[in-house]
Amino acid sequence: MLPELDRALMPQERSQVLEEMHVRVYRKNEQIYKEGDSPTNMLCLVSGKVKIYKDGVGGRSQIVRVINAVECFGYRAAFSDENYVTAAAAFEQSVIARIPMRLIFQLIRRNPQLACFFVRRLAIALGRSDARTVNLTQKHIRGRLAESILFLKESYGTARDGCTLSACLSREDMANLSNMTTSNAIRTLSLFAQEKLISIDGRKIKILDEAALQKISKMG
Amino acid sequence: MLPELDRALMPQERSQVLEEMHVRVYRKNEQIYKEGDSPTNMLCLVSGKVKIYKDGVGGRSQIVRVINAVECFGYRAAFSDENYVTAAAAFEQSVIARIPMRLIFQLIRRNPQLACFFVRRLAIALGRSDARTVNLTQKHIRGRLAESILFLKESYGTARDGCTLSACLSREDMANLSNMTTSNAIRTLSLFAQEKLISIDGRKIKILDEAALQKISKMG
DNA sequence: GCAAAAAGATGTTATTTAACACAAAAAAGT
DNA sequence: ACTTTTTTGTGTTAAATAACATCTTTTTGC
Repeated sequence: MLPELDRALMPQERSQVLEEMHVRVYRKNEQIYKEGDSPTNMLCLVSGKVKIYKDGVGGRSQIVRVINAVECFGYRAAFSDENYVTAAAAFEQSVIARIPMRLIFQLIRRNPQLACFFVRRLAIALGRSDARTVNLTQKHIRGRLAESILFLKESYGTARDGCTLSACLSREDMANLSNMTTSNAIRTLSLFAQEKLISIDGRKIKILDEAALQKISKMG
Repeated sequence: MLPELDRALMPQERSQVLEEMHVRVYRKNEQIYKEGDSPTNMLCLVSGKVKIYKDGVGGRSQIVRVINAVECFGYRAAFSDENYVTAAAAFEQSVIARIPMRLIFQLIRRNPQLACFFVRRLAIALGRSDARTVNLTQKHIRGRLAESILFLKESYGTARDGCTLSACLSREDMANLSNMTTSNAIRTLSLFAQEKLISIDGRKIKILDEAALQKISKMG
């Protein structure tokens, strides 16, 4: 059920986790936690898609990370002994398991493999976050949007055709992922479609010329 | 010598670390590692000040993190099994110890406390990185620069007077910390000085009105 | 101590992007 | 089915910031 985490657990630990775990379905757009909440549970996305975001200046929101099944999230704040500094919400209907952080702390103290699991996850997330900081600050609108499209392909994959993104975000979410206004996300997506880099059917985005998108993303 | 790390080590482990540790002095502005290097050693800043940065589009560089003594760094990439995606350089003359990651990996497998040390450090860094992403993307120039000044105070502290920053960065570094051009960093610092928020003496920055800076930083 | 190089300062222009306004289309609720 | 609300699309204007040019000051290397 949680393959990656599972591998780090002893059979007895696993049953402890299963015993204390609670599963719940979240509706599309439903908030999972918000800034300031106390991180008493670690979350594990069993199915669906989730965004981690931060509300910034003037109601503008920035998506800092996206979660794909099956992946754990919502544990960072607990490990640094803070309340959440981000919020999480479901892009689409999602099934989420909650495991008390209390239990995680207890297990981690005895099981270095489990600790290493978190070290690795955090190290990967930090590397991505740093890369993201630079991409969002230094690239121009077209570069940022191109990157977001490629990012969604990498994070959530595509339909069987290999080029239609599995993730169907609103224009607003596309904007919040790419650090731009909704108007500019709409406009630039239209431009990309005009230039035959992508095709758009409502929220469905199909990548037509990945090489060109990559070039735009790289150049800024 | 490395108090935070030390606490997590058994006496025997400590002597192992000391045995395999090498210390070296870096000159001001000297590069410690660069993007693409293999992270074979963890680094520990014994004294001095270090910046972690990323080279972005068109030669522009972004400082993503700063290191103060005594603090470990340069281990993230090793934990996520990548080469460095950032570079590190000394703001000023710095004494740095290197400890083979091979040894760290070995110790961590047996010592959950050491693993927890890294979990905590990474969790803190990730939270800051996410916050930084939003601050750098959503705030205006004045907000970003005000924040950087406060960030330097928090990271490196002040002289005995309580308001002159210990860190003396070039205008270019101030710009790279604040995501703006050098010209704009210079200009905005002058404006802040004119407004009596700070006073400037070469690279020495003295905070005169912290409350106002905080307000500017918050408002964007 | 002097030449060369680097860093700092300041004004001007051009570009990028946000903000705003409004219309059309789609989705949701009743 | 019909109203209301939300989302999407497009054009216009205003604001923020980068780019550039030039000059001064400071630092560095010899």
